[in-house]
Amino acid sequence: MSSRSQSPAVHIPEKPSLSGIEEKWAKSWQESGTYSFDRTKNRDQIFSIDTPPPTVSGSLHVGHVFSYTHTDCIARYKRMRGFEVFYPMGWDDNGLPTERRVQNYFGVRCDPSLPYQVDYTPPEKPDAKKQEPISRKNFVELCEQLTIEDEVVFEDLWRRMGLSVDWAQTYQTIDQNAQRVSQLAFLRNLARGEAYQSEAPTLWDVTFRTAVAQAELEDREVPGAFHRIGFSPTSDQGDTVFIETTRPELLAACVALVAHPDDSRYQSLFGTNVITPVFGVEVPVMAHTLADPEKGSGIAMVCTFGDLADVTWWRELQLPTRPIVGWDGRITSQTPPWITTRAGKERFAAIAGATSFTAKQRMVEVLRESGDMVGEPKAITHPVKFFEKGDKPLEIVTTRQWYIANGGRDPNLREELLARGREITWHPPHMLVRYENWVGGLNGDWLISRQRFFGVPLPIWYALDSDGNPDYERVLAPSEAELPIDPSSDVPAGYTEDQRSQPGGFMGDPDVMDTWATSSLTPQIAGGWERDPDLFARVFPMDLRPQAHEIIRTWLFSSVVRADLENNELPWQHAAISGWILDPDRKKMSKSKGNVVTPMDMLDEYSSDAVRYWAASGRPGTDTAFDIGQMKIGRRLAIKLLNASKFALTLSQLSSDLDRTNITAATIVEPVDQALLAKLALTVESATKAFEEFNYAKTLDATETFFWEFTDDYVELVKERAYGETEGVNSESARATLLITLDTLLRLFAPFLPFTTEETWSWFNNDSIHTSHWPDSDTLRAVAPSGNIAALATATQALRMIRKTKSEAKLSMRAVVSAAVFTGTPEMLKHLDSVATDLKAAGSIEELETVSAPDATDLQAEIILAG
RNA sequence: GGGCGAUUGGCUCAGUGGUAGAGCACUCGCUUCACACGCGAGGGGUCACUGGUUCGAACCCAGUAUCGCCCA
Repeated sequence: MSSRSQSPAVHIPEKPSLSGIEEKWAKSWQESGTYSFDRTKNRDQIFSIDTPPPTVSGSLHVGHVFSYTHTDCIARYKRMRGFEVFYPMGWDDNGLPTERRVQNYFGVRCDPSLPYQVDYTPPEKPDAKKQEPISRKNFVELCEQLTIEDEVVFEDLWRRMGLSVDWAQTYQTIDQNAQRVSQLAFLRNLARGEAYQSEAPTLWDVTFRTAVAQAELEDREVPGAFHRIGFSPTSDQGDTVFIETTRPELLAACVALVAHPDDSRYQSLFGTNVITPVFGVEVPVMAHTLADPEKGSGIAMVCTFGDLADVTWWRELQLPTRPIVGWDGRITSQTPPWITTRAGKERFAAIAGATSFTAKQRMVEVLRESGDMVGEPKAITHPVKFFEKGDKPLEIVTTRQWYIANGGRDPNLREELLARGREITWHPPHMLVRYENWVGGLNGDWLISRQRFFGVPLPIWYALDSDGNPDYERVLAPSEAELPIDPSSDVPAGYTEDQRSQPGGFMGDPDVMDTWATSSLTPQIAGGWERDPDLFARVFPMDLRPQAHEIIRTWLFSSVVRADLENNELPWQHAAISGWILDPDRKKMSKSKGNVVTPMDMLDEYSSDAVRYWAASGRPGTDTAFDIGQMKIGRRLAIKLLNASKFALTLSQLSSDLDRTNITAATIVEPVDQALLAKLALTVESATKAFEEFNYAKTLDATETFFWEFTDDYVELVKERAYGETEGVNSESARATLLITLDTLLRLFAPFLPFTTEETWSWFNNDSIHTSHWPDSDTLRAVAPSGNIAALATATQALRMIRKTKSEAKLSMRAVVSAAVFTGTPEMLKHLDSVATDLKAAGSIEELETVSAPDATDLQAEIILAG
């Protein structure tokens, strides 16, 4: 059975227990390097995993335990299949969540205009309302300090859960290597023309004061109101034109009215001008198919910029820009030059400097007074664009930003990326549709500039002209060898520090990159791209990307984009998409609902293996209920496995020379033993097939089903025989079967219950079960070549009949059966005869008879209880 | 509004063309020498609904309803 040449001593504890095994084995694995990656292996011997780096500033939740367990089960399976598993862990500490956490935790905020303070200490009692302003460098230092603390919490949990990660292979998305990779990839994009800067309308979060990418948007239904406002004709002949708008505060930014070209109501107006109320600005009435005749009055006010439709109209109808909303979300304090009437100027003063919320209220008052608004605002709810992490509606402002091509503007690239999506093996397959919907719906390239502080700086300077203004056409890029750089402290080649911000000098790009611009490169960061070519060749492209479905549009897609542009291939072959954790009410678990359970408490209460059992029961990609009941079952299974192991191993030791190395077909002489091994072979086959498809849940189910049948039926049947005289061949057959089955079952369970299986494995092995080989059915068939599972099924059926009779008589299972007469087909009776001795012992049967009935469909029994 | 997924016993879920399954919960029993963190037995479902294909449908097709998610 086994390749080991010498059997280790067997030590079986008197009272097996789960307590303490997690600390014991986590320590042992660390010390023995059980999961350390051997980089001498070749690409085809390696299974590499692009593990999601958790956001360390976020809280630990059950979802982490759930999805990371899935990946770990696959990693452990692949390791047992002989692959060298590259399973690094990253920490996502880059970006906004960390910034916000640092602000709250330390009570500080970043003010880039401040100088660096050496030995800065944050306030002793952080006050969220009075955050202390500090320099960018101080702020970043606090970010780094806090993320290191956060990482420890995550690592503790991962180790406690038994993730088989190589803890020597960790990275941070903000560390020097990640910065270098991000900047290097960006410079290559720039050199190939895939990265470019553009002055364009940009979705803008006024709270965070940063640009937001399409992938970070979400629509939210919010209350609003249609305000019916009249526009006057330019001459006395025309009629007043009424529009209905939800954003009257943008009236001063109006550049046109637009209606559908087929709308009969407005045919005569197309090509004419009207005059805006209050501000008296002349604007054209134009036709465009995007105007919805059903919405409001069917004619819309086009502003700079109220929503994305305004941007489309502005672009396609070549309208002027009249921006009145600044980057702080407030109406500009200067009266715009296009407002020329005295009355218009006076009324603009009423909204100047106000937030858009206040400006709307004031504008409504003004319109009401002037009589330009008809009736009262009509309340509606409508979808408004928000930054997914923000809580104020996005504004659209015109800014200069950096973009990376992602197919949003180039149909050829889009097709290429769609084709890439189809090359991925998706688990489950329908997740491809999410990808295709997203890529097909892109309406622009990937905006990567972020006006934030804690992130990877854009590695770019700009030359300043003789007036000291940046010349954005003259981009100064570092050489690849200089990376990583921070343009706010590093100096471009050919310049000196004292030329910073001086006429004729240079300035650094003040922005950092979108966090996805770094996270999209995790295969390259972890794999040693352009740092360790030897490693990179062994692990890239990777085999597996496990992740959640809500970030298919961000993490998965952006990773495909980067690998396509840079490496001209997929970043990995398989994408395993995990489902959500739902609470018992079928709602998504979330912190705001207060229904989140602390993972560590859960592990303490039920044990890691029990919680892993629950997690592994959730099929790939399927939303799974948070179910304490499943954890209790997992715990019961683990304990049962300990006890069953003790039993099987103890009995096998009754034969002094019995060993896995010397069991052959000649050892397994009893048909019921052969049948069990035949069934075990089938179980191994279906378990293996399911794992090959990454369906760990099915593997677990097949294994567990066999395990319960093994303990409930087979073990009960052969107990007496296995206890029998020490050297008898029939006893030997049972003991050998118990030993082989135990050995196989433990290995089948090992990916799911790593602690319990390692514990029991250690009773009779010197090495780790996690570096042993996954069972194969050929070996099992070799020792039981004529095994017929029907023999076991018939024996089980007979045993159940005996039990049922005793149970219905409310007797102990030890109650004596004076006679049992079984009637069945010759085939059934043959099996029954072969197991008669076991059955008599297990059922305490004194007389066992069989009656042949060739036409029988079922086994029948007449059971007579003694007494 | 478009797309995807789900709907099987009280609960959580398996089951992709051939007489409805598991675990939990429930009921009734059992101190059986691996396990009372245990063991045995039992009751309980017209597989969301309506049509269709088929000798035969939980399963395939069409539609409806409800729930969830993604996108607009």
